[in-house]
Amino acid sequence: MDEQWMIGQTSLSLGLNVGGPRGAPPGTRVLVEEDFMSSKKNHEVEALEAELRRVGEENRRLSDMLRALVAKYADLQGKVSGMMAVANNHHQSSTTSEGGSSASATRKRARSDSLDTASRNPSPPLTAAGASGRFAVSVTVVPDQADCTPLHQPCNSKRVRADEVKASRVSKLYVHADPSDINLVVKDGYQWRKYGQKVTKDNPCPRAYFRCSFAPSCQVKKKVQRSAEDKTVLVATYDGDHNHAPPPKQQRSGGRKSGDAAAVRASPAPVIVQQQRKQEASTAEQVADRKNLVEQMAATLTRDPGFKAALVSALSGRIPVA
DNA sequence: ATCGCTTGACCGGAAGT
DNA sequence: ACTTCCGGTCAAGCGAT
Repeated sequence: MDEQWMIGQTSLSLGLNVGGPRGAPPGTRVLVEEDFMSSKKNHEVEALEAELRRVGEENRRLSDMLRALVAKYADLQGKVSGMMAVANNHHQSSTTSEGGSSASATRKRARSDSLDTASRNPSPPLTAAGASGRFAVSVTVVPDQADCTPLHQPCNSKRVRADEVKASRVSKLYVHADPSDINLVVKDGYQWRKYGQKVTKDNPCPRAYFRCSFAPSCQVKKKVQRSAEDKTVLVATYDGDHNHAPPPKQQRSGGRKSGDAAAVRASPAPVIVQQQRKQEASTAEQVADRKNLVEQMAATLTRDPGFKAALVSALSGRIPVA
């Protein structure tokens, strides 16, 4: 996050018009008795000065809070980057032997293979590239909690045990989206091809099924569905690990309605190029890329007017009204 | 012509009896 | 063991480019 940006934002001044003219606009002529004015002026100036001091104090306190918030964020960001680097190194070492399986290969075997790979290879949490106008939070599902969400079956039965195995490589992404937006598109920086849609039992909103279309050998799938409780929230459930680096940024910003697929068509990445990229991409670059994603998330958050409004209201709730 | 999306059909696993 | 239910996937048809 850009600390300077946050500190320097005039919109964070909470709209307080400190020391500004009150009542009559400047230049307005007021015809009143001079004595009355002078005595009243003194009181008014004192009151204004007191208020100015109070507001200034308040402003300083808020700035301190903001600085503390930014510091904590930077600290967390550092930790996240470190964890991602470690997880990514692990990921790289365990996926090098994975070859491209043909689409017609028996699904059962592919599933068991990928499950086996996953058990050896706990996936790093997927993070969202900040799509403008949206903010997202990424959550890696812990096995114990994986099936206690509205999107899953109740927490009993054999299915839970099966899911516990799966959950080790399942992560969730919660994306705030306009309820009027019927597209179940979560822009996470990767390219997806939709292969199915289904209305599930526990949620009237349809669930869309996507698979990664950037690399033919990539087995990652994702399900996107509106939250049953909050229609403004899209829940993306990722299944598996990408065996390739995220597409370049210029490809991520597709122009069409379905930007993910459009990006594929606009500049399809040849397999050779992908392999070269995989070999050449140093760990440092990948860490930097993930760091960028985190920064984009944060930037999206701070630029979101709704978030700002919520922050302001939350802060102002702690300020005693004069 | 090519590609992705839509949607009904199908499959397979889990639950119920 | 059989039936039912349901999530996940396939694939034909269609529209967009």
